[in-house]
Amino acid sequence: MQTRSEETRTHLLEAALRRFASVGYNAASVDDICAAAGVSKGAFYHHFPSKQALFLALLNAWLETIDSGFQAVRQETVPETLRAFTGLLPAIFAAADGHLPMFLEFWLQASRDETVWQATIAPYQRYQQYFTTLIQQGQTEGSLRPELDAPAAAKTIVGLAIGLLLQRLLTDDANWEKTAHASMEILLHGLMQNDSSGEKP
Amino acid sequence: MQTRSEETRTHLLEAALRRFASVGYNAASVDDICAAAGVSKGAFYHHFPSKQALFLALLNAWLETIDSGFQAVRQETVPETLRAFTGLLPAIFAAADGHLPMFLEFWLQASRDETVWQATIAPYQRYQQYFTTLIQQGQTEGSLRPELDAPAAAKTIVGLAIGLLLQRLLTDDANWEKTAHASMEILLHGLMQNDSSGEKP
DNA sequence: AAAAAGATACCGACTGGTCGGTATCTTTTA
DNA sequence: TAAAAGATACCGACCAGTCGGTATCTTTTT
Repeated sequence: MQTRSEETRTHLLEAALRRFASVGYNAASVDDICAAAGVSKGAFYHHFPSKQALFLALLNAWLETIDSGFQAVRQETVPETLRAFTGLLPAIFAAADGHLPMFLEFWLQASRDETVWQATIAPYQRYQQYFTTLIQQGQTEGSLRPELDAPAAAKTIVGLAIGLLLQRLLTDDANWEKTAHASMEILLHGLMQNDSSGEKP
Repeated sequence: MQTRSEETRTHLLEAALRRFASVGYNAASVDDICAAAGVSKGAFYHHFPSKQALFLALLNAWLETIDSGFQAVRQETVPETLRAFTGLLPAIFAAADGHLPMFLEFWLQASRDETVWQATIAPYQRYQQYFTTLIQQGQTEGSLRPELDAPAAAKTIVGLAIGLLLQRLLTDDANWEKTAHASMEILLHGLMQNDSSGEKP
């Protein structure tokens, strides 16, 4: 059971998530968030030193869910792992559906705010490192083309993932998931050693 | 020669671009922009009905430069055209360097404002259509794999372009251009009919 | 061609309202 | 009953947009 204090904190976080997602960081005022949480402004500033601090708390929670997803997808071969990763994307972001604009908001804040930038750039580099290692592993096991520049290929994967997510933001594409899979298949075809192997059954 | 009125308008546009780029759309106040332009607030509202209208003027100017770039890259074969397109990317966005966060911010706002949405979504769909046609053309000429889903492949290309640009936003990667080329080569490898053909000399 | 009349461009003080944050007081918890 | 948590009133800064009025350029009239 949560104490009343913990409940208030949770209510504030959830309300902030909702408000940020629907109207954006700037437009969602502290009063706004407090009203949505059914809590006073005094309570807000008791739990968080600033609006930005609450924002960062949300950001970290978000990043942790992504990280934990990464742990779960390891498969037998690297191409299979990459396919599993694609299958993961909709799951991660369907759960946070409607929060996608916030993803952009984070990014934007990061590009202009030193504090947020630190919190954003670190996990980003971690993801990039993750895929670089994965690709090198695929080259070792012989499933991926050996002449690939592993860091560049990693950036390609991460870039494609981000780009697809943004497109989903812009167009309410019903079968976005299908597009994501098709894209990853094209990319895999470009990464893999020989074209006949590793195809879907 | 510009009339005084035209000069004022130009000054406002240039100053707004500078202010939006450095502090963002919301943070750049109208007073701010007027000060940077060396012009009064009255002049501002004489030339533009609102702050948003001025932004749309900037957005359209930028989109036109992209569109004109698209016209210039047509090559002999489709893979060559795609490579030329990649070579174009740095040029387009070096021109708009530092302005990217501002467009991102506006994009975000676009997703919540019906009027702005129209001005933003239209060019995006135009680009997607452009690449869909290009890919179908490549399938006809035999350079691209016939089993490709052309619209999905187009989304992949556009998505990758957007994703790479956003990555560039976060990391001030010195040889981003090289990465972009490597990415496109991987993608091309996944799109093309046979792997031996169409390689760079 | 000079004066009058009108249109366009521009100025800057002002308004009505919002916002993040603080100070102070009250209630709950342990 | 002391400390933690929450409520309320309030502050100073800021901001998009307005408005009455002035300067400058263009057209018409004489």
